[in-house]
Amino acid sequence: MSPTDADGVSKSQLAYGWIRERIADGRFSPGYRLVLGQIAGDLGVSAVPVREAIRKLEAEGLITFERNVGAQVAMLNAAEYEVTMQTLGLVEGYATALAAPTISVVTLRKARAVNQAMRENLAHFEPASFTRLNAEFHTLLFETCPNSHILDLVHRGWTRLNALRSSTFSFVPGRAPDSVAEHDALLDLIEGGADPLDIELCARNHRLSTLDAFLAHHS
Amino acid sequence: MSPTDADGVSKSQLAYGWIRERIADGRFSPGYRLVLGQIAGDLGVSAVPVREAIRKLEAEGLITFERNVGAQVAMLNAAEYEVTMQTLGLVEGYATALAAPTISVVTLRKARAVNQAMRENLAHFEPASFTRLNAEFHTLLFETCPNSHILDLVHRGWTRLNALRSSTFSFVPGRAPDSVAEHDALLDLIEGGADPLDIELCARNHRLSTLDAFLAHHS
DNA sequence: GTATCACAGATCGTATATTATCTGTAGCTT
DNA sequence: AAGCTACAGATAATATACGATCTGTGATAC
Repeated sequence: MSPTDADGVSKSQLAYGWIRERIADGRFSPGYRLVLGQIAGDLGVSAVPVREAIRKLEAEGLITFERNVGAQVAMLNAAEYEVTMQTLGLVEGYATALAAPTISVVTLRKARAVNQAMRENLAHFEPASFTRLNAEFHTLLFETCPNSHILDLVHRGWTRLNALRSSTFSFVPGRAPDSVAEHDALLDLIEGGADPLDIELCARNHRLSTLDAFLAHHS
Repeated sequence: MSPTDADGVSKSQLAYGWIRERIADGRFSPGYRLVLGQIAGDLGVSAVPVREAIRKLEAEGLITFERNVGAQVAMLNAAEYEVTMQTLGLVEGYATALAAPTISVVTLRKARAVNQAMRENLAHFEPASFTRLNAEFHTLLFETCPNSHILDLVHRGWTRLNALRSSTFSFVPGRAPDSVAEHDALLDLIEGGADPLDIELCARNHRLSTLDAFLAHHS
């Protein structure tokens, strides 16, 4: 067989995407044990590319790996949730501030609409769609950030949170309305051409508030 | 041969450290082409672990990789230098602010001594020792940062800068004295128990000023 | 009954061999 | 002379094979 599939994607990348997808949608839930040979068999490739994919996922923090033992999908305990949220608050806040001056009117209007949808969701709260809208909202705000490194760090943080948080870390009762209100405040700052530092801190505190709510709820 | 050396280090890790060391000390300078088989031969191992090491270094941004072509030590052009410095300013500033409340009197005194040595170096400027002292100074300040993710990002930024900056990006004339003065200001803030945000912005701006000096010098 | 040891199965780690792809060069065509 | 094609060498990508290490189980000694 050829070392590439029809799309010119290497088998390492194929395996990487295959595993990542399964972690993201929950088919491989936190703690699930990834066995090299088994995955290789399911994918119809040998162990070497799978091994490489696992190493890459390890570097991203999506899986943990122990020598001569194997890999398993990482689990996000409270302490790791805290450092992840803190880090994401830092980079996301900065990314939002850097992107703010270049954000278009259309994007801003779209963000307002998304936040309005989140507000309407509050009446009959649906976690899944609320989470999806929330991701869409923030992505709109920081996606034009000109610093590719920071943007990459933001994406990694989001992936880690979305893929690995179990039901334990999902939602704190009563936090959602505050979150929606904070979104409006953030949009006002951006629209008003506020000081980048104010925008950064607003976006950062928005996430840190979610973290605080979680810590207060679980103590 | 056994799959581990005497210290229980896998050959992937061995190759990783071997290559990384050579990039760090300049034996493999930016643009140097890394040939799998050649490195494997020099190390006395097969190509598979070397390949893995290269992939890990790629994830860290120390080397670039092109499918079916190979790897070479990354080159830091002006644009990449800018985003790297900006990102490092962000995470290093935050790390310093988070570490500030837990910093010991001994460490603070040591940092003052290091900065004094830097000041004395200014008379007969020696780039190599100045750079070393500068790294020591900042490491003292952020090393107790409790957020491991952020600390890791700081280390990656430093590695990338130290390993990949060619002579082009080394020093801007006249910047060093300002840098030393800014160090004192930062120490004063930390010692005085200032607001963490002030410490963060002081440390961040310290690095951004170096970036600005570079950009102004090369325009 | 508990602890220790030996063994077998499972799984990872690496070496070797094979295949696919790229790059550059020489020769041919126009 | 310029551009295209075919080929050869180099190199990466993967498969396969083998060896090393871990984990759990069951037997044995106390």
